[in-house]
Amino acid sequence: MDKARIDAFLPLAPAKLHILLALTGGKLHGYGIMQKVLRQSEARYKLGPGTLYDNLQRLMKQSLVEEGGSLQDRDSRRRYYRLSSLGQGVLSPEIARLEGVVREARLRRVPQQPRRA
Amino acid sequence: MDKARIDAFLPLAPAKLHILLALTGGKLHGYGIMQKVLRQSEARYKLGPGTLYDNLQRLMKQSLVEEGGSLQDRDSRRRYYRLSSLGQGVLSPEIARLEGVVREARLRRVPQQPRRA
DNA sequence: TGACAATGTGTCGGAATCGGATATAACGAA
DNA sequence: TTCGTTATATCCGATTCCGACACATTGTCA
Repeated sequence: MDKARIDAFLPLAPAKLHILLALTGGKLHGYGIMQKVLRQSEARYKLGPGTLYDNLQRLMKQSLVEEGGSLQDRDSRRRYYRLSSLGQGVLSPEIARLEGVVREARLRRVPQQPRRA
Repeated sequence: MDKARIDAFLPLAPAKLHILLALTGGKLHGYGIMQKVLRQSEARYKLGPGTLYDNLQRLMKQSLVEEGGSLQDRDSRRRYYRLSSLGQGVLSPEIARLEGVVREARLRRVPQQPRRA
């Protein structure tokens, strides 16, 4: 339970959050992450290639993400990434933090927006 | 319903989000905002003076925040700020967006963190 | 009184982050 | 073989963040 180590990463920059979240479903390659973030956020958060690959490098260096063997892939260009256990450990309190923000906003009666289809 | 106008501000940078959220409770001066953000986030988000005053200037320029008359204040140094209706209009979909992120994370079974006291 | 902590606004400059344009190449289908 | 999509990657300017510092006012208390 290395709380101090984890706390040093918080709060997560938005791009990092979305990348880690996309990877909770299993390993993905960069381009796949880009698409998944778009779908998961219902197109409300767009991740361009610059932000994506910059962040992947940093996330690797910080050991929040690991390279996941490509494993006989039909497309030789792809590089796969997966969430490390440290990444999991960081994502979790960050989500809790955001829940706090949302809860606070609701307490403050910030007008509800209808959910989109 | 100036959706396009509002969308141009989204997503909100984290510091802006917290400042606007702090102002939903009524007008506050800069230092008060700093303290309120700290309390509202249970010390998980810290806003330093650099970030604060930078953002206040930008938020004013963008008309998300307005100067709120100081109104016989015991302390002459204070400058008060309040949320504009545009600011309200921007905060609302941003909160909805974050709810989406949290919901997605829960779907993905990102481990629950116990709430702090 | 005089000192000192807390309050309060603000600037500065470097670091981190973001985001679009661009480059390059492999893949798939027509 | 040509074209659109998939895919990785870099570059670079713009934005955002953040702590250090400066400076003034207010409140407290010995």
